[in-house]
Amino acid sequence: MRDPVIQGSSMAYHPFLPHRGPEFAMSAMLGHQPPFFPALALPPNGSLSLPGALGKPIMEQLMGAAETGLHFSSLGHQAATAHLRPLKTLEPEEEVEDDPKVHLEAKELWELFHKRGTEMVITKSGRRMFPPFKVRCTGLDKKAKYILLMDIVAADDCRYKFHNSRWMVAGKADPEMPKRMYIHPDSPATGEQWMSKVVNFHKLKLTNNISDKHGFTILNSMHKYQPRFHIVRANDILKLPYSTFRTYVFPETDFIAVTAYQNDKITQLKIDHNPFAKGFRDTGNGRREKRKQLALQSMRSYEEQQKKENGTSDDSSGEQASFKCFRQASSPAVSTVGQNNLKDFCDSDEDSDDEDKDGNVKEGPDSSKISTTTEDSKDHDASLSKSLFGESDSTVGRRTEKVRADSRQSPITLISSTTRSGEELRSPGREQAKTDDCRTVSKENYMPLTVQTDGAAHLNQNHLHNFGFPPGLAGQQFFNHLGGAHPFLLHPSQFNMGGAFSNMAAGMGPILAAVSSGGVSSMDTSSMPSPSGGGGGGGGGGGGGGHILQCLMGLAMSPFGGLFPYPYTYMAAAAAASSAASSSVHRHPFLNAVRPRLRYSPYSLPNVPDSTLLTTAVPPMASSIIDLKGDGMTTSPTSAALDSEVTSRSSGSVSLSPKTCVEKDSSTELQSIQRLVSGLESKPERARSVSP
DNA sequence: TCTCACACCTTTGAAGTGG
DNA sequence: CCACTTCAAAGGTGTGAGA
Repeated sequence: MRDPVIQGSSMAYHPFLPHRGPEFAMSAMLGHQPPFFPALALPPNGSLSLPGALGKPIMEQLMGAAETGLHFSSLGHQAATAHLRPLKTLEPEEEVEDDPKVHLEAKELWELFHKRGTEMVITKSGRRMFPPFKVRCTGLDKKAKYILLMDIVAADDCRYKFHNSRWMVAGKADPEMPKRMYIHPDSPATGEQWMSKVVNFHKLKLTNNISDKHGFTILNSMHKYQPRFHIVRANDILKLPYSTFRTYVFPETDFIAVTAYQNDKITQLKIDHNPFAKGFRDTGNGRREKRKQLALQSMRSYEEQQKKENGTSDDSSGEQASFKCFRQASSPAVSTVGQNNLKDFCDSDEDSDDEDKDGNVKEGPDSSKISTTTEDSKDHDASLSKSLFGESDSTVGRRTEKVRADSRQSPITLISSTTRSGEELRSPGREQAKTDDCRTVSKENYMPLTVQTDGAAHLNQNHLHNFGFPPGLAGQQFFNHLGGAHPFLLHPSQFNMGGAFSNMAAGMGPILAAVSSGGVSSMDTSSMPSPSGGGGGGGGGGGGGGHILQCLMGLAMSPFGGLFPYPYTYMAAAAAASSAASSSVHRHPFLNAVRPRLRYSPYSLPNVPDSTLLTTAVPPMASSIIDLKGDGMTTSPTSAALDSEVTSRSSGSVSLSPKTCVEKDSSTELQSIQRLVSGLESKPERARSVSP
């Protein structure tokens, strides 16, 4: 009946396999280097020093990067020493079908925020997301290893402003920031491990600092973003580019990045729910309480003064006047604790501590009072808060059941998969226990490993096609080499983990790689300075130049030679077709025909009710969005337009934006594919010729 | 609109203590 | 040794003034 793989644009997008031109080649090359793995295993039982100074020219030469338009850079990092264990021969990966389902944790809270237009503060030094992005996975193959990631992409092409208590479009989006992918620090881990706990991405930080070197996710202020969650079936980071993956989008998690809160209601929600902001709650002894007391005091003195002056006064009016005065004299923030807000958000005087000493929530912040439409109960809200930070699985458990049920139809699930050729490889075996040793490699000293590209790729265009959204929303830039690409970030913390990364990543911790897709001059040198290229500002750190690609390649190449045991044209072609498929597979017979040779997705698709496939999720998605319409985001015509757009793209192949032009895109993409494939086919020759 | 210093808070992990 | 407690440092918050 259903063939969502095709119709559902299951090949829509591989988050790690860059989808444009040379990037394909790059990914392909990275993904097809069996010698790589043994190389990393040397020397057995010894330590492997990764000076990180492997030459860029060598790298480029080896990779044929110069000819493919690829450029490498790094953010500067230190040399690392990885203590590597001898490798065990990997058993061929068992082809156990998995059927991942992902449930957004604290969904109610997300919805609560979403109704008011979630804002996320971004600062130079980085801020966490709140609510934290947490998911619970089910349906994974218990024994298979997975890498879990998330990234944040532009939700549309607009810049926003907060006007008249609501968000409105204020123009076209600013140039997009370099995009980065955040890999969960526990990656890779077995499906069993992932399923046994809530996967928490709370350590992901947002920044507006374009030259950030911490690996934070860089966003534009006053722009709308959509977090995405990816499950990659891979036991090694090196396999990311060609591993099966799935992408999940939870519409209620979108947000607008701000440098300062615009919507008082959001501020209040954050204060009420974020334990770190407890000091600002009306309860307790925080600043707000003091301010409030101060205000009350001044109100009383004002009243008394009025009484003295006027003899008598109407209590209520006097109070109002006092309050009015207070509000006028107060900052906007202070005004949130004023009468209106107190009424709206919480009757603060009765609003005792949300949590007792044990951290148990007695009574959640009174979000139900905030909402004019929500039916959130206090208990409900309390449980939300409770689950936000580091709550143990067991404690979450009960509530999760509810969340789970609620979440069933929430995510847009985007399934994609590159060729499974990786299974032809034998990757290094890993022993979890042994890899603990690798954790001693300081993570703090490590810079994040990133593969990022400049160029724009927001959800609406580049990412939409990635999602398999209507081609008109997506397709045209698909093969634009100057367009966006997909960054790849390894957060420092991930190098503190055991597992597959221990073999490589632990040693590579500080290594920062950047792959530019932007053609000859596309490297964003401001954000990705190249130490080896000289003059790289950020690369100065420790002078330990180099990056993961360089290191990897350097390590692998020298002793093992052959870079391309597999013709990377295969991957390139596959990727090209995959890209095409991603944006038009559901509508293009030719591409459909092409698909089988790509050996896509050997896995079953998730069952719809839980993780809804894009194409089959239209009703839930649409309804979800409608349901989630809140006071802030959807009352304006602009918002309505946005919503319709969101709905449109959410509808996948069903609902096309008026902007779209399917036929044009199809033919354009087809030509691009053909060009790309033919172009890439000639490149391996050169690449091979420079390989040792 | 953004940045920064600030106070207030939670989290984390080292040090201390007792069994 | 282990488990538990205590304490200080680190880090996460929103605030509000100033640019």
